[in-house]
Amino acid sequence: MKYPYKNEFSINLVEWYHNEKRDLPWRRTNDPYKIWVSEVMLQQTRVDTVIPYYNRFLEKYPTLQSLAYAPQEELLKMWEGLGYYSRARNLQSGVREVVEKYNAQVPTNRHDISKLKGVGPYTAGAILSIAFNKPEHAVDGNVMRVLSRVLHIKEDIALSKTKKIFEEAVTELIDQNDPGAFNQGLMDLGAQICTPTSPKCLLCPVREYCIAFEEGHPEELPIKSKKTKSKTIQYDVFIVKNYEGKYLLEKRPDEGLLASMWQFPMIEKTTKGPSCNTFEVLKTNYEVPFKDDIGEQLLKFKHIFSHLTWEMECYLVEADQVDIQKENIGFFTLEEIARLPMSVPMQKVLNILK
DNA sequence: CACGCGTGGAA
DNA sequence: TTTCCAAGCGT
Repeated sequence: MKYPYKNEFSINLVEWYHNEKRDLPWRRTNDPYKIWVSEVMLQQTRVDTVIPYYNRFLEKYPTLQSLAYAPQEELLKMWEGLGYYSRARNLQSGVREVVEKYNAQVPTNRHDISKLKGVGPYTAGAILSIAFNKPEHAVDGNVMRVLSRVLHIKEDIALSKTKKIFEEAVTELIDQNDPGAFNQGLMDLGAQICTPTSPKCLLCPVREYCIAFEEGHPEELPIKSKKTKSKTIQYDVFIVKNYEGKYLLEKRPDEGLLASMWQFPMIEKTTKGPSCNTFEVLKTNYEVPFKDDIGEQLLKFKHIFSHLTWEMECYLVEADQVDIQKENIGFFTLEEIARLPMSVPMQKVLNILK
């Protein structure tokens, strides 16, 4: 037997979960759509951050159909500030496929549910086990941390092939009667007891089966190699105000960083080439009759993403009598701007205009 | 497989 | 201040 305390471990874990689980909004429903929404929002995102977004989102989109037919701009506005915005569009894409192809019934097997946009190995297992009571693995960062300690697995969890080891372990250990409680129990244990630093082993319901606890250094697991290298990009941001008091905004491309979010025009500062004067680049690119002189600097700040940093210098520019309105660029009043999805760094800029 | 993709909180 | 994240996924 590969896991000698398999049954005792699973029973203790599930019992602990039923006694100690947190009362979270998505734990008050069995609706697979609502579980789905919660799991997507929780990807790489803290519980406390998700809760208000989850409640507002399901108030606005209570059913698969209501989300399927929502305008994308409205959807992005609902996601504004939550980050990883492609999650919102992938979720809507997956929901549309369920409505159109599966008669609005979320698939109940891993093969079909995994084909939905934004539903990867973890999310598939989470929905199947929590909403449909299927004994499917759902391995996230918490699960790898907990099981690396319990089973003393020293493989590098930064390598994608390592996850397979944990998926096989969960498949073997999972409680067949209550797989949802088992999977959520592993995650809740990782969040509340088996934390990255200073694990609360004396409160742990499975410490008697934990090899890392027995050996005395659970905090040294898991092993994780990757390090974050982030580069810095400098931008000049132009707050262009026209004669009506409207501001020039552009929509970002529909792929990549902050896809489809609106922003004030921003030009990267480069030291090379004849276009190192960003104000000249602005006048060339936007064909708006700007005043000749760049205005005063209103704000200077730094915004740190997970993989890069923006250093922003913001200038006020006056434009003469123009009021262009195109698909991806136009002048807007502050009231109109408030309804557009804007990234957090752009909200920092917007705030100084209020 | 490695990397791009957000944000705010904790140590 | 700096680092490391937190219930991953798509390409």
